[in-house]
Amino acid sequence: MKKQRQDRLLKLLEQNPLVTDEELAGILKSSVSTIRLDRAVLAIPELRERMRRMAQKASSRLRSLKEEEIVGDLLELEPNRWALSALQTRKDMAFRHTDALCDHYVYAQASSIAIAVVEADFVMIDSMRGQYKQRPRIGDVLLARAKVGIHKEDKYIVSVRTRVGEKEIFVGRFIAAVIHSGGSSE
Amino acid sequence: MKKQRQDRLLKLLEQNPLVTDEELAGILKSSVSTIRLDRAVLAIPELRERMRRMAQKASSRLRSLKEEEIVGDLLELEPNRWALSALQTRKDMAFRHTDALCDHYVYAQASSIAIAVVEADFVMIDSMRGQYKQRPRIGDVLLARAKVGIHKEDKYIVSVRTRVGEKEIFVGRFIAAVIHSGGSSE
DNA sequence: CAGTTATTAGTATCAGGTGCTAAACGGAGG
DNA sequence: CCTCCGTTTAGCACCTGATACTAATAACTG
Repeated sequence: MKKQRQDRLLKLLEQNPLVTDEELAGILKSSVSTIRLDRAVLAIPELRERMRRMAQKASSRLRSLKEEEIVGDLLELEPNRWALSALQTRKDMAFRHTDALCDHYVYAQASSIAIAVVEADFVMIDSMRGQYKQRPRIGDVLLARAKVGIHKEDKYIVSVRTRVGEKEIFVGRFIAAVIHSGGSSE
Repeated sequence: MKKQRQDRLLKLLEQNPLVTDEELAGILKSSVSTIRLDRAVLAIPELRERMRRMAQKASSRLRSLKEEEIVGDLLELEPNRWALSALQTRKDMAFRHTDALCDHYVYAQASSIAIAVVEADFVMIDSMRGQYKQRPRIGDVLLARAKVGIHKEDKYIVSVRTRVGEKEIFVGRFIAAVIHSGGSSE
């Protein structure tokens, strides 16, 4: 049947966009013409166009994947006082194949903002404790707010609360340490 | 001069690998033939090959980011008792441009193994506390060992210790909850 | 059975190349 | 001056993974 084939086509290309029409024809046991026709109907661009787009995305976005998307966008920051960050969750952050978010993304956002809120070049987390309240769903935008509490010498206590709308997701407390680069590292 | 042109060629392609020979010829004010010759000498692959590589890197990295590389490989597992996982750290896991590992990778591995060690389909972290001991370096292989402690009903206490060789990196304690899929999710 | 839709084959064409050959340029040495 | 040699360029045949189009065939539907 036509629809089944087109569904399979979509799934195949989602899994691996770098397949030629010929290969697809082989997998779906139909002719190259049919594949092309299906692609035209489904508005799927040709292999080269798909490659081009991925490559472009890669060059522009892979760089930012490091310290933006995983970690959230810093919305507001008042150093050594408080900060606010937003994390748009995506389907690839899901726990297995559910629509529940992996807890380590919540943690990553929280820990990152805890580090960001402390005004120093090199800050690392010493220890933490936290509690997950309600489970965020894929697609939710996580808003994390960090507040700096008391600090002694180079240790700062930072509280982080993460919400989705009115829903409380995570509450945690981090001890962030300022590392003075006297010794190693660049 | 020949060398200057080839240097410029390399720089141009580093900045933007998605340029055709024709465009390069225009920029460098020489013929397409010359560009091809230079590329051959410098062992620079053609546009399509460059695109293909970037796209592959993008897709392989995006896919593996999910539940393999971030989270480590499960080496041994005795359900509801203990488990061992290894995480090979890469330069893109670094904190800014240093050779220190971001703490959330350590956390992700620890939390993942804590979830994996509990024998149930759907397990999530309820709360955690932990302490980072020494800082791992990029390239280190993190070995995380999880031990299941006491459990009441659906809550399991899981201790995780992460090491690099003899060096202790992280010690933590997670409370993992088994979620009975009565209600939502697949 | 005809009529319609779905599938396939086949041809010409395109972009962005490779690989090869041949020609033109351009400066140094005899 | 010409000759030699490295450099640059032009031209052509060919490749892949497509597009666009036509025509033929297969498969159902009433």
